[in-house]
This record gives sequence, C-alpha cells and structure tokens, in this order.
Amino acid sequence: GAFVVSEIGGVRTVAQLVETEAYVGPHDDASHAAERLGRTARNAAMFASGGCAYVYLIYGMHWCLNAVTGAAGYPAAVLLRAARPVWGVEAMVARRPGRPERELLRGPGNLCRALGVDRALDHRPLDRPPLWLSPGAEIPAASIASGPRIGIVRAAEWPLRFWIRGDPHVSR
DNA sequence: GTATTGATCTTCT
DNA sequence: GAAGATCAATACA
Repeated sequence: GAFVVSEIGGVRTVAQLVETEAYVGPHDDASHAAERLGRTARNAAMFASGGCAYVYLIYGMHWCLNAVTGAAGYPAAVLLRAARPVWGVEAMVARRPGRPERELLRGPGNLCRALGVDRALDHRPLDRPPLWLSPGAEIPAASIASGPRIGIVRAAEWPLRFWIRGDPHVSR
C-alpha cells in the first residue's frame, strides 16, 4: 500500500506497492546478507541502518530494488516485487515500449526498469529525491496474502512473500 | 492459460 | 566456472 516515488531523468513516476518479499536477517539463508555469505561489496547496503535502498543486478540484466529495514550491522530488507502505476504512466511506457499498463511494474525487474532504478541508487536514502517511499492507504490484513518467496532454493518454505489478494498487478 | 528455454553479466567459489 | 531474490519469446493446451 505504500507509494514509491522516483524522480529520474527529469520525470516523476509514482507507484503503489502490491507485492513484496521479506529477507529477515543473517539467519535467513535466502538473503544476500546471510551469515554464510558475510558482508561483501554487493550487499554492503543491507548492513546499513534501515531506510536506504539496496539495488543489485540479477541474471546479468535486471535490477532489483530493496528497502533496507534492519538496524546497523543487522542485515534485513524488503524486496519490492510489484506495484500499481499511479502517476507518470507515460514515462513508464517510454521505458517499456509496447507494454500494457498492468505489466509495467509486474515483477522486481520490470518495476525497476519502469521507475528508472539502477545501480546508481544503491545505498541511497529512501526519504528524499531521487527515490523515496511514502505511506499509502492501509491495507486490511484480510486482503493480504502470503506464501513462499519466488526464485530461491534455500529457506524456500518460509512464507515471506506478501501480496494484495486478487490485485491484477501482482507478479506470477 | 502452462511449460520450456535463451539472454546476459556480476559475484563468489 | 557456476549460479543467480528474472523476463520474454516460443510452443503448445
């Protein structure tokens, strides 16, 4: 339900989150900051105190955006997986030519591309331009579904993916 | 709608 | 050298 706002390349885009995944600490073996991996150049942002972005490249071609939520030195983050276009749809379409509106922000790689997010935003604060979060409508607990996270093998059974039940913008 | 597979490159072993 | 918090094109049903 929270809003993600970006001001990148001179355009503002606004999206409302409908799907996220939690990566809950060093004991979470699916996390890039799991204890067995330790701190590296890539995951450094996850070890910062909460409120900044963690952006990484996956499969050589897609950016993924996380909101870091842990305390300093205790790595945790929320992967932003899907959202509903709210404002700046033209700019999103310009970044995803030919895509129907409902697919613009469906999936973490698509979300980053439509919002203009890339490595330049890694480790940047999420409470000011060019990329920030804003509280949105409160989603009733009954409307929130949860299940296993996508695309992982370790700790795959942990039900840490959350989405708005029935929302057409949810991935998969 | 589901299943399969190639694209592409950073990171870590 | 292999795997990876993915996507889209293709081939079906």
